[in-house]
Amino acid sequence: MSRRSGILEFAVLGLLREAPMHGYELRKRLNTSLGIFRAFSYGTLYPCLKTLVANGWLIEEPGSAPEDALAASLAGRRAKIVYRLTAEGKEHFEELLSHTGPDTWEDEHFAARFAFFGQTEREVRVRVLEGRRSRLEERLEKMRASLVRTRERLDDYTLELQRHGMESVEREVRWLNELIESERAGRDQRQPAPESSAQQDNTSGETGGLPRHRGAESSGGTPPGSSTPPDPSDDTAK
Amino acid sequence: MSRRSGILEFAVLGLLREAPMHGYELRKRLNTSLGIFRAFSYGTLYPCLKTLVANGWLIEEPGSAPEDALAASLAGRRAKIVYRLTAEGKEHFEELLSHTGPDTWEDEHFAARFAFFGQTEREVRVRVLEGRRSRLEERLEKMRASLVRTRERLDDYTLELQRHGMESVEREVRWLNELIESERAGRDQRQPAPESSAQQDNTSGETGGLPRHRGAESSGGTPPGSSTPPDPSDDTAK
DNA sequence: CTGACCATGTAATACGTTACATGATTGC
DNA sequence: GCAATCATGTAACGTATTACATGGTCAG
Repeated sequence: MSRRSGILEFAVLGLLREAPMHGYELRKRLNTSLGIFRAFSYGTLYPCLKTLVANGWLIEEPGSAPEDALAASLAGRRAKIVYRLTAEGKEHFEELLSHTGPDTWEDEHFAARFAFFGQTEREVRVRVLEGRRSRLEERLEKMRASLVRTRERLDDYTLELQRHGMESVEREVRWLNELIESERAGRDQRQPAPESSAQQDNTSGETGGLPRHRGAESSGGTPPGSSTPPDPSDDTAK
Repeated sequence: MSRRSGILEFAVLGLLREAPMHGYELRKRLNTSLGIFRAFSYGTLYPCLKTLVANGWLIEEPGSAPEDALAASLAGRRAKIVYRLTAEGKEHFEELLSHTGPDTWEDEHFAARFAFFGQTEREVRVRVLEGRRSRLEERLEKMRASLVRTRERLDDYTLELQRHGMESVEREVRWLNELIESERAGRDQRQPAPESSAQQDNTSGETGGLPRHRGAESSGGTPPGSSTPPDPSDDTAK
């Protein structure tokens, strides 16, 4: 079945597990917080929500904006629809969370999985990370092979492109190595926990600690501003 | 009009400019040599070829495998169709090569352009590289902004994902900086050349030299082999 | 003579976006 | 009262993939 839409369903379920929301906000969160998978449009999102409701995983309830107490006091003002995860939805999501099939380590799929690692058991996390890594290593293998076969016949630029591509993949492998290592370091016991306590409260770092990184060394030069107009990831559509 | 199919047309024209080929081989080259844009299927390629023929940019000619003299001696053996670029096709491709619009620095589009930099004038190359860079910088800007807005409310994994994403983009910016610099270093004269001599013979390095890189530091560990079946980039489809 | 690979095509289909239609709310 | 933004939805469309249909060639 659906490849990309499966990702959407998964992400929607995951976001709603944290808090009920209406479609509009859902879409924003999908495009910024989880900025990885590029914009889904309403034309995709709303039908998807309907499907999920039809499956009994979500229920629609009328609601005023939940984040604003004053607005809430103005009583059921509009036809806003707030989606809330049902018990079955939660169950289903948890089931999805525990799957570790080969599709799981495909680019966008992997990003989606990773984004909800905070709600995933360590055992599963490691399996997904390892799967992703071996996927990338296969890719590297192919790249190397085709490079050997074709080099010399290729001009400098094609070569450089290939080189850069491979380097990127190698980097990601190293990143995964760090993550896996730090997952294992967290606590390497046999069984992950007394069982059944799948959801610890996920406020923050109960992970065992991700590898240290100091982010955002802004590379100076060339201010943006150049007209690069209608990015679908903009909320400010036309 | 078409976004991705525009890339296909461009790449096909570019490959055929180097040598006539039939569809099957074209597809392989598209997926390996230019391994960047992920597999196009025959269902996309053949119709595309037809369009190009209809536009007068290509002509179909019956031909035996041109790389094998023995096979060629067996006379027109089969209904293989070899596609050859026409004069108009060449002209059209050269026109495409000189375009530097904003779409040009979008991910896959950019990769396609870069892959044919060997046949592109330096002036254009620099413009494309700079465009790409400013595109990425805009993206970084957005990522930073949304990170500032949402940090603290995000768990460690989401944060790490975002961090890693930004780092990748920053890397590519640095890569582009190197390339741009080395383009400029090549020779920084006013006009690129006596005019009209747009196509030097592109056997190899007349570029001025790309930045030095020592490729493929194979990161050890974790052999592949894990079942990752039906990759569309495989030729060995079912 | 069978299976693997070369080679070309098309029809059905799935997927997601664009554009459109609609209307409430808020700030100026 | 007008523009911007919030908010929900749908129908038409383009685009690419899948699966199918077909047949030649070559190795074992």
